[in-house]
Amino acid sequence: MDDAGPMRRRGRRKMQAVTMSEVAAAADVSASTVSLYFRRPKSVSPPAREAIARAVAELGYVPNLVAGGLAAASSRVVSLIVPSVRNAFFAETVSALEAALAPHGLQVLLGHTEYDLAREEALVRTALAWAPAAVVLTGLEHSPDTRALLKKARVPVVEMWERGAPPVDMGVGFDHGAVGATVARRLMARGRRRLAFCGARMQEDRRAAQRASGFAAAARAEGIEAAILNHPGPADPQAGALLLDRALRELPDVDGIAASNDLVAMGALFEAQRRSLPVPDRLALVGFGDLPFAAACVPPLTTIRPAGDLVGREVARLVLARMRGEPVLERAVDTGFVLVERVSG
Amino acid sequence: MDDAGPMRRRGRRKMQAVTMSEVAAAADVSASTVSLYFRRPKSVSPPAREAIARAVAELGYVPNLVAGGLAAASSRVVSLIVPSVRNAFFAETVSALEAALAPHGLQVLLGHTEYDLAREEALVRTALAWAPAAVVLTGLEHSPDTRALLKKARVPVVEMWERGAPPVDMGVGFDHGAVGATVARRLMARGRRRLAFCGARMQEDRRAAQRASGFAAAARAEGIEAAILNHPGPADPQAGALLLDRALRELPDVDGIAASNDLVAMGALFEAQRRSLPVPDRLALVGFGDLPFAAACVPPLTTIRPAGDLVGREVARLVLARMRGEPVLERAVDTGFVLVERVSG
DNA sequence: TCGCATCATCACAGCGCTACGATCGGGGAC
DNA sequence: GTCCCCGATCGTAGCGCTGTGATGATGCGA
Repeated sequence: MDDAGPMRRRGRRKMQAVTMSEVAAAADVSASTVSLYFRRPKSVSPPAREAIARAVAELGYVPNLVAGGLAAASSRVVSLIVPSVRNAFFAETVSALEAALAPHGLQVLLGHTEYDLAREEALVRTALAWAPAAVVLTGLEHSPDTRALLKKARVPVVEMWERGAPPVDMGVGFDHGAVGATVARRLMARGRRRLAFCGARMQEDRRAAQRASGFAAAARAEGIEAAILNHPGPADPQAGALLLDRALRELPDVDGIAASNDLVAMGALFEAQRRSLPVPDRLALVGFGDLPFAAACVPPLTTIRPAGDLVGREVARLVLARMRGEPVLERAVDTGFVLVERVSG
Repeated sequence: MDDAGPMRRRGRRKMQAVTMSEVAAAADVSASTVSLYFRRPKSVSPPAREAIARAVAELGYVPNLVAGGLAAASSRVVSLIVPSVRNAFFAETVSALEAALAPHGLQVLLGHTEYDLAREEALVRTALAWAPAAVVLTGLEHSPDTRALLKKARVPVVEMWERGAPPVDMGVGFDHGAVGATVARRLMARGRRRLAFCGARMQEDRRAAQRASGFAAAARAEGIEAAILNHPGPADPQAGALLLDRALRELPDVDGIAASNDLVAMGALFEAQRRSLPVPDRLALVGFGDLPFAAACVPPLTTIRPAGDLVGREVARLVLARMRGEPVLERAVDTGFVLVERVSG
């Protein structure tokens, strides 16, 4: 019998080839020093630093962030939850946030709610299971359980793209009601009196609904009763064409239209063109988003630019400040928006 | 002296309130059984299952995926690396992939290369530090170190959105050269003989360059020397306007144009409109992408639909098959593309 | 010369979970 | 009645790293 020892080595899959202690051995220092080298390089003496750097390069060592996250009780991940990245606004924010976080060694864990609060709750639950450095979500409306989950977890939370109600923790966004009001006043200032707001999927997209209410309220302030039209399907040019058709039937002399989105505005613009309604003379049209094609349209689209990338950068700033332990005084940052005055309205 | 024990408890931050062993205690089973309950519920007897479910609900237990990932030597994360989600094609793929993966408890860790191979390498390095269930990246071109890193790590790798060279592991995409050829043949079949390909950022966007070469090759096969024009800036409508201007100056009788992207095509379309060049009679125009506005343009844009969501779903299928240990025979899946015949070209 | 900071380095006990292998009963098969 | 197999359950040793406190080594003023 060659029963070599008292206990057989238990079979266990190894995670990786090179570990920190192997690097330590190669560099002739302890594992703690290697760990320190990665976390606070300045606390390691230059000779040791050099030896470790050499060993890392030679062995091709890649630190295991999963183990690190477990030991440190917090992982270098920021969980980002948006309705959908197919929406250009959120794509811009995701991109800007990732770009701002990457230099600090933070990764983005992405989830899509598709405007479903139950799905959001499930996403928050799994997000928290990663012990993330921060959780970033869209909007201020969440299920009660989601709020409870977020409050219980002692993690920085940023709610973005909306402003109004107090955030769970921090907020970055702008006032969608003010956007609607700005558009209404723009149209009225140009002499429009028969106003309509054409939105898509407003039963789900609460921010679009806020723009609609802000629009109607500003109109009412000048004694105008604006129509609000909603298309239940996706916010695309087809919806815009359909909505213009409806607007023209319900309000034949409509002369000013706000669209919930540039794609919708574009659809309305083309539909007007097909019907030979001159834009902006007969019908003024204002969009939302300032998407890449807005300036190129004929006529160029007047629209609202929401600074989606600024939202991403501000979120990153707050998250990083919190991680560094700096006090964050501003509970809610207003990123504002700009009325881009072009020709259509 | 109330030195209670021989060794003081070392100060250490706890990661979470409720752990698996607390659930086990509450359900009156061992921690192993609770773990089994989450991983293979059917292997746990119904009474135990019920007791555990109750304890989980009562305590509000959320499993710690970081600890799980460390113990299992693999985390339930798929690392996804794309040039940019601001690009609608990739946004669609990211969205479809996330949707297909989420029901299986897999999260998406997102990174943007911005078309930079060095940045891609850094992203792959951090991605691997998460011991991901799979790594998904864009295109077949990578730095030698990136390829080495991916090969050494025993992880499923999927390269997407391109087809041609053999993939590191698995591939999902379509032939961009064939796209270019299809567009060229379409234009020639409609009697066009003066052809140009208008692309943007082709020094970086290798797939756009492949479409251009395929276009030129198919034209040459019929004795036509197509012009290839490149705009170094981003692929937006402004680039399209600029490129049409250049095309008209370099090739005054140009009658057929392929654009590297629907946004570029749209810019060219509007520019043609401004110059009163009838589309498609004087100038036929074909885009790429079938973005939401393509059908709404006036005239509706003939374009290529690349099935970005199918790419995402197929990637998910391969990743899941690999994780289940099923043999994946197809090294490279062709998702194809469709010529959407509308009016512009 | 001694005492006391200061700095670099180290040892080690976990972080919470999974996977292996062992244990324990309760049926069939013979 | 005995044996064996199989399903359910459990005990335990890590997974690779970090953070704390301890240990030397060094410098400096008194």
